[in-house]
Amino acid sequence: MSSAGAAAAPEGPNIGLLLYLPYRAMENRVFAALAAAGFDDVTPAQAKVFQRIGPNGTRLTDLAEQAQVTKQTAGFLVDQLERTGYVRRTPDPADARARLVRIAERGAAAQLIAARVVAEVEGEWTRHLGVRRMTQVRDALTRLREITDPYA
Amino acid sequence: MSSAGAAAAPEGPNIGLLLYLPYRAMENRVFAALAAAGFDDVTPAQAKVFQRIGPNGTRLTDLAEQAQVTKQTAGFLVDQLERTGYVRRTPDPADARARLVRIAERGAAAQLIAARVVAEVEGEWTRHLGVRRMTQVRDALTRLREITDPYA
DNA sequence: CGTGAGAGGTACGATTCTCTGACCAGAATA
DNA sequence: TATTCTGGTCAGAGAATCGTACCTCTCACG
Repeated sequence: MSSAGAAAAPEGPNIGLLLYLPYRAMENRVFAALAAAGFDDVTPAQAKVFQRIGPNGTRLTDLAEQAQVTKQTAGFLVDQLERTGYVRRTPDPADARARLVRIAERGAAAQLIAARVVAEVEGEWTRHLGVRRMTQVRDALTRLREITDPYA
Repeated sequence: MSSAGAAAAPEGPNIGLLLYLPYRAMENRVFAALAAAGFDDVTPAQAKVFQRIGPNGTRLTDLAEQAQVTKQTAGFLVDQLERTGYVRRTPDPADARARLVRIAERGAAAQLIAARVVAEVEGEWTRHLGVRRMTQVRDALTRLREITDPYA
């Protein structure tokens, strides 16, 4: 292997694609399971925002930033999630201008299903790669987050 | 921690998110570089299709399938890529109904820029993780492709 | 205090992306 | 050759996203 500087050997497919494919596979599985469980009205766009809601609620602006969409888009999606009962908006006690988006009952139920499927798929991957390799991937990706996730 | 399918420990954040974050970071970098180099008229949706064009051209139907969009959507995006000079449609000698979508000069130029940035970012990641870890990730992801990419 | 700059959100309109349904032409097969 | 399948397009509708503009509330500072 040559030096790491900028002369990384471009062997094999694009690392971006290699990351994307399993990500997409996971997403597909989760959506399929959600739909099968009756949560068939969530869209990928909504999920992108929903996923970022913290346990104590998150402000719209923060959701927008983390999901990399505009405030308007985030607002649009939260509106839908609210109408379909997945989230709730509550006043932010710390700032009268702001409101906290929180996960509602239905949202929590969906989240549970999703978590189960994620664990299941992760199990499949672990069986395919072996525990050792799987752990390595998780560790490496966690570290990579330090330089790829501005909100880590 | 309760068992789940194969008793995978769900510690840390969702593996899906861990895959997604670096993927998105890479994508952002590539688009920024392309825009800076004058290729500011490519959209993410177009790229999703463009990326799947093989060296000898690829049929619309295949592009659609791999990008997981309908034929109509793929056609719509290829139309745009064609208008902006990134691709070309040529008759498929093997089937008079079909046409092969091929990368045109401008597309190849953009691809070159993209490849450079990918290598650059990969270099940064390697510096952060170390060569050993980076290799492990690449290997593991390549293997994972076997069970997550139906077109591998 | 009062005031101005900035932050959290919403409203409106325009694009872009995507899908469904209907359809046509060439290929494959009985 | 009649039937069916495959590659692809057309038309219309719905979803997602953005840019611009605007309102309200907060906070730092004089």
